[in-house]
Amino acid sequence: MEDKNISQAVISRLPRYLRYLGELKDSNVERISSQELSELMKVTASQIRQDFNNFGGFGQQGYGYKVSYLYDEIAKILGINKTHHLIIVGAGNLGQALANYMNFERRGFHFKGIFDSNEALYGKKIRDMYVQPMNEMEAFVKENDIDIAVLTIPKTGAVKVAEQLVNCGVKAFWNFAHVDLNVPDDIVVENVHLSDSLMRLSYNITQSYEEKEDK
Amino acid sequence: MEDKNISQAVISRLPRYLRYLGELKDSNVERISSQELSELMKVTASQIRQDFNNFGGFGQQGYGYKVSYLYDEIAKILGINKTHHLIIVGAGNLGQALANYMNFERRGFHFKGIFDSNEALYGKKIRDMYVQPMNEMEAFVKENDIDIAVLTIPKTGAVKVAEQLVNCGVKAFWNFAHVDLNVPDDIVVENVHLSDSLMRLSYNITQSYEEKEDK
DNA sequence: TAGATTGTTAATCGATTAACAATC
DNA sequence: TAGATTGTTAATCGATTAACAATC
Repeated sequence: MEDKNISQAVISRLPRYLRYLGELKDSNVERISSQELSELMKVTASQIRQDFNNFGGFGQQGYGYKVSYLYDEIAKILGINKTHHLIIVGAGNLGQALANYMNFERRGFHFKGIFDSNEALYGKKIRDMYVQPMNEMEAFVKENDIDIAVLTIPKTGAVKVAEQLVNCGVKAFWNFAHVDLNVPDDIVVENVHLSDSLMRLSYNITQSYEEKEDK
Repeated sequence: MEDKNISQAVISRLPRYLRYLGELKDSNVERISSQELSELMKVTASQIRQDFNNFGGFGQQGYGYKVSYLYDEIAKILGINKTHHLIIVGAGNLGQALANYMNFERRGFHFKGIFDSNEALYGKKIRDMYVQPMNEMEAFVKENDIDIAVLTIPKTGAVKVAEQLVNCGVKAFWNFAHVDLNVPDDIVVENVHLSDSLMRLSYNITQSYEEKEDK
């Protein structure tokens, strides 16, 4: 697993591999060849073998890959066994939905607290957690060794809050705010820009309609 | 705008351009050069010019780009002016959050209805809409010319529901279900796999910790 | 052993960056 | 006109696919 510089393109495909392998495991499939997996996932077998070989050989010539072993290895690469402490900043619709809907714990993310600047929400129970005021966030983050913050606040405050959190020791952001965070290079940021996604959808619909008209 | 085959890499960057141009417009910046924009957005000026030129020339030699014109053109390319009729399928946490949180109307997406199979939710008011039972969905889609469905249902039902909706005339999916839809090639699917995103975050954190240990 | 399939090298394809001529 | 900056061609880089030798 001495992986140096794996491209983000490869990383982005790993969760999908994991999903398919999980399903195969559930269906009690023991072994699979890159050829079979490629037909299932609609990617080339070549790509599959290249991707896996970025991390060392998980297969066996003449046999293929053992599903459960491959699954475990990819899970390990993705760091799913590691434990992280996470807070949600912003207890609006989206923050609440993520708290309830994402199964954080299953992936080693321990949900430790949720914060909002809106007084009306203070003390509101979300999952088994009470919404706390923003001015208690700094102390909480330091005390509880929080390393990840989920940002579900409006873009106006997001950049500043992120800087504040970095100063308290937060190492990574799952950023739903529609803005680019301004954080040091060693801080990890995974952006989920839903409106960007919606615009891509919009573009592709427009395209597909125009193509039809052309005919 | 006679664009043939623009790569998805380019398309994915357009919403970000639009965001920055919107901010520049709000700050009353009239013109900008690819050089200035590149410094602001931390991408190469070359890429910016290449990206824009996929759609024809929006700039002027010796001057740069007129912010408001460029903004409008990109908005047009993304099809933001077009009108679409949209339903949300799945009125759980995520479905409700999207209904309340996404400003669908601002991007030409008219939110027309929300459906769920859970009886307990029938009639519940979300935004200005009442949750309807799934068995009324087909008729509703046909009657109201729905062309987009947002899928916020568990993955178990998603594939079947998508097929059903395609048969009723739905042309595009914004898919939050953690599964690959099985739909014809001319149907547009934009996936938002939140748990994949969380795994990428997990991987990158693990990597960044390991790098530090190496030193 | 023979057949199958990986791991890996080589070839191709596409996307990004650099360079510069066109032109406002 | 001279200077600036685009639009576009050419060079480079990286990612994907193809091919095949290694080996189970």
